[in-house]
Amino acid sequence: MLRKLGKWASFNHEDRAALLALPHSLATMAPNQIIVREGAQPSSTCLLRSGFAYRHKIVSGGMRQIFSIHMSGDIIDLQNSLLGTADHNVQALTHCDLAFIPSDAVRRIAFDRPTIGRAMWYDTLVDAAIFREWIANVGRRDAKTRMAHLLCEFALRLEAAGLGRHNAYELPMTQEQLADCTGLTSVHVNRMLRALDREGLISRTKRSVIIDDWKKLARAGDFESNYLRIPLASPPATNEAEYD
Amino acid sequence: MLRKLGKWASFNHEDRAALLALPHSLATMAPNQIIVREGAQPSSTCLLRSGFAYRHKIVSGGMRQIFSIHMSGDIIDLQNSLLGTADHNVQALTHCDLAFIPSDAVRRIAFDRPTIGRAMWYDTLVDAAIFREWIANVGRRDAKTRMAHLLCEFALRLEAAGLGRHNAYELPMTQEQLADCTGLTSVHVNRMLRALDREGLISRTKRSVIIDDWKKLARAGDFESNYLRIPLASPPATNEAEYD
DNA sequence: CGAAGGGTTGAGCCCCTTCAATCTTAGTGG
DNA sequence: CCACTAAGATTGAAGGGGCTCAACCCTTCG
Repeated sequence: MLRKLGKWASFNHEDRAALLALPHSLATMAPNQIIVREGAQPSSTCLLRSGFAYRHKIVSGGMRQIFSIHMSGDIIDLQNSLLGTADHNVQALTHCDLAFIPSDAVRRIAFDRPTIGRAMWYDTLVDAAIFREWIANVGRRDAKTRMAHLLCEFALRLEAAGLGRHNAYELPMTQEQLADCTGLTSVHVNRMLRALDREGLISRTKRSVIIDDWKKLARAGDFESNYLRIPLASPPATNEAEYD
Repeated sequence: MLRKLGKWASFNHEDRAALLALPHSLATMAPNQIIVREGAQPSSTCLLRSGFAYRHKIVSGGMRQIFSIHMSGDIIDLQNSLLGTADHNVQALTHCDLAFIPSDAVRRIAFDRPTIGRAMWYDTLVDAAIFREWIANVGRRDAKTRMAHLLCEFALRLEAAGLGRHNAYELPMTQEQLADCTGLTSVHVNRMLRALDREGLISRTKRSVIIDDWKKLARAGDFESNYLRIPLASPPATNEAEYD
């Protein structure tokens, strides 16, 4: 259940036992339900067991900026719960299965078991690396490049989470939500997706994305995967050459 | 020397002793000198003792996006050094005094001394909160609002670092660098600063900024300070009402 | 079958960029 | 002390990328 952290270290039996013994309560959320509201003081940390969620903030004028998309296995809300007061919202994108773990227990296990603490810390560092990449995306790339970049990032993250292949996956997001990730309008997101489609880089059916030409899409998106810190070609030893 | 971490916890004598005993080497850097280059594998973490530094990345097309500005007391490079390979550049903004601490020693002290480890972890979480705010800034706010927001953020952070007052400080940045923070062009940054000046929100002389009307500037910048997690009105008990 | 959410498309506009010129300031060498 | 230089600030004019507004279509679901 908490195995995703294993990416950063190999846990021994005691570590695993401690993780599995963590007190928690389960919950499910419907799409669009708010998990943590800005200004709230959550006393527990939220782990996403299945489904998708996203973090966002509403700026003056009512526009929304999405900061990150989370998929099953992600610890969504370390920041808000450890720092006391939430400075942004966490919301369900799809139907979600959640586990809430008291922040105290999280803090305790992190410092009692350095291996686990280190994994959690590293996880927050990678989160920050993704934030940085999004700053660059939104700040310095044009609309088509932003979209291509986002699609590439999702591809690798979903594959790493075992939720698809890097060249074909399901993405349960509306174009308006994609717009709020990229700082564009839904209208323009539509045009850019269409353009990528027309140029043969991707194909789309409903909410599924097929990347027809990974190399070209990555180039179009100015995408280099290093910031994600995903060990390439993990279990199903895909053809590494394809990634670059 | 490492006291900034004390914001997050009160250290006992042993903690302080351990921090002061940390092995390190000192260095100075000239303005614009690169401290860590993207792709490098730094084996030590960089602490800024005086001066200013910034983190950035060059995107395809040669444009630059700045991710953060650091001031004395900041630990600049935990991420790059802990995760192995740098995914962005760290560069001196002004003349800098630096201390390099071996990453191993950092890791060790973080886990041997939970109070310190927690402080470091929290520090990275606040960094991430600032990244998120910058995503929102660049993604969903217009040019003038972005500039006002950035000026407010600098004001509070500089004051918290003891480098100025929230309504008057020195900012050693060119307009081109401000542009790379906000995803604008230097030309437009100039126009927006001028506009804020003309409207009586700020005054500028050389590199110093005077905030004539904090309330109005904060409103114009859609700025709420909570994400910075700065305990308001710390030592020189300024008039709290002024902040909001 | 009707309604609602979301995708698609077109036309016109505007914020910001681009390009380029001028001005100011600080630093340098004579 | 001053000419000379370079970096950065300032300003204007013109163009474009993305936005706004508004319509229409498609799919899903009660």
